[in-house]
Amino acid sequence: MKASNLFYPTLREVPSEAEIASHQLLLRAGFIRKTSAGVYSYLPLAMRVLRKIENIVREEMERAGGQELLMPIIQPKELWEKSGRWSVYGDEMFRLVDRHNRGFALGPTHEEIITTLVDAEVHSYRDLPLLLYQIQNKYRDEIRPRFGLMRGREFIMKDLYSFDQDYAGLDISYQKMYAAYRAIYTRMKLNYRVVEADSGAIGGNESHEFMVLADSGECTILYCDNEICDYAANVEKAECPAPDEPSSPSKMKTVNKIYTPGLRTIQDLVSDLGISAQDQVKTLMYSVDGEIVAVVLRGDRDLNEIKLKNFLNCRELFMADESSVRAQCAAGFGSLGPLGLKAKIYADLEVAAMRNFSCGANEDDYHYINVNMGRDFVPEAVVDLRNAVEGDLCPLCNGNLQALRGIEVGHIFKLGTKYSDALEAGYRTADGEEKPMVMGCYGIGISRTLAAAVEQNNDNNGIIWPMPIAPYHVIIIPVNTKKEEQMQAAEDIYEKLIRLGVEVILDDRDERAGVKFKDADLIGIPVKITIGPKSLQEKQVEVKKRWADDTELIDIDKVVDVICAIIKEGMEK
RNA sequence: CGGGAUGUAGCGCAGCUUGGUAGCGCGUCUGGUUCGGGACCAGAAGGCCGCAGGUUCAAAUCCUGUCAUCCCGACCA
Repeated sequence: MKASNLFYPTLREVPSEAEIASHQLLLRAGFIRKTSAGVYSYLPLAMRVLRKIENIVREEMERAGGQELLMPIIQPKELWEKSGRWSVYGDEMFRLVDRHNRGFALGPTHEEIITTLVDAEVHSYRDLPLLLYQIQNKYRDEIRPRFGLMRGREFIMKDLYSFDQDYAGLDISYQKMYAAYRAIYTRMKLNYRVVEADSGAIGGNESHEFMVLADSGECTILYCDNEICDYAANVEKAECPAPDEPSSPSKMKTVNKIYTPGLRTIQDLVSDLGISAQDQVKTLMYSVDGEIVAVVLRGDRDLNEIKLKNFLNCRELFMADESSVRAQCAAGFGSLGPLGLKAKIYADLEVAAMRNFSCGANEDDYHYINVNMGRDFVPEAVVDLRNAVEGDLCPLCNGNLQALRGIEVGHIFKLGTKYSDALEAGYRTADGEEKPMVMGCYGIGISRTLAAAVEQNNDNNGIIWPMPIAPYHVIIIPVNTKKEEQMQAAEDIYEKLIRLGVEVILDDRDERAGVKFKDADLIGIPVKITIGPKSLQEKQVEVKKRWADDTELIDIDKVVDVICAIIKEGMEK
């Protein structure tokens, strides 16, 4: 491709709307343009990267036994009513009506469609397992689109669905996908981690997320620092083992009510009374399917709402507002405590191990000190409810947890029979029995992966594409296009590389060298060949790898071999 | 949806406090000189000051509403 013909409108300045590196660079380097919040056009360079990511994904899906198909984006309302998700999915679904006033949704995901399709066509155990996938736009009316391609309302996703006879079969399909996902991110040369994840509302009992590591990532990952332990989990999932009982179980002191005017927060008690947060208990009131319940945690901990929701197995859960709290006990937010509460109390494991702690007295401007669980109040249940934090004990070994930030680029779930039950997708077993298919679903955010790759591979000058997903492998820059011998040498190398199947840009624009160097760095082409007057006299050209500091002088008749070797090396390992 | 911020030329911004002919840099176009890390000179084009009301002799500027975008929170590929 000649740069003079390539549509890549680069920007010298950082667009004011972009905050993080990948968003800024993709805009500046002419890869994407915004149409509206969370909706983007992909320009030619981005398209090439997307195709490369997709092809790696395709190869690994096919290798694992997947077959590609393409399902509709426009999906009828009835299908979603049947699965029960028309109402559950809520505002996140783009909805529309046709001229006959029939309801539709723009597909946020495809469980309904694929399950219906497979149910209609697959009837026998002989046809299972079946692994079907597609690569397609998805539509989710996100509460908050963010960071360019990172969280769009329209985005490209690969989704594969597995259908098996039983859970043993699902385990095999799941393992295949797990391995395929590892292969995909390894091939793309991204620094990633697999973590245990919560399967959430989608159902099922096992789930893993694939996280590309980046400081700007929206997810917190906790992993064990013990080398022989491979525990890693999303913060929402990470378990907090029960702490040891206090070594001297005696010494429960007498409860004492103290006057604490104006002290409302954990921090207030720390600074005014010198009671450390670890010696306080905080009480949070939640509305759970309409019922008010209390949750108690150590003062310095954060509640993990997902753990609470999973434990209570409820449909709806949100923090109670102050008026409904006051209806429960004669106090507001700053003075809540577990003593004498009518509401059910759920205590975090850690609270059981605390002695003589402080908490609100359920009376405005009063707190209790020397409170002990069991003696002074009895919770409905004692369970793991808090967010794990860095430094916590590993749930599997005696290591400690470390924290990292990550971008979720893939997520795999065991669905079980949630959708095959709802949509009545069954098959006949060898014994003639009718059974529901056991399903799994496996997603990869293709467009998000592109952004994550940039987030992880850039410097002050621009993007540094990993070779396997670079839009082009090589860019040739004749320093001065008006000098015939430079252009001749450039064209010559260009032709040779093209004949060898190398993806190469020849920057034939009549621009100053500096402009071309800046653009080449910005768009992140892995290898740059510079053809200048001095080296050309010696029958040499300069070769520079985008990620390296040094420039090599290469004999002009060897340059093609050198380039091919660099590309080969970049594709492997 | 709650909190915060911003909308002025393709991009980045100033002007708004104290109302009075809309500016700067980059980019674009023309001509010339340059030519190894975002050149220089000369000239030119380009604006419903987000939109709608209001106040005023007069509004980019003051007031009200509205829309859009971005950031922080409940989420997720």
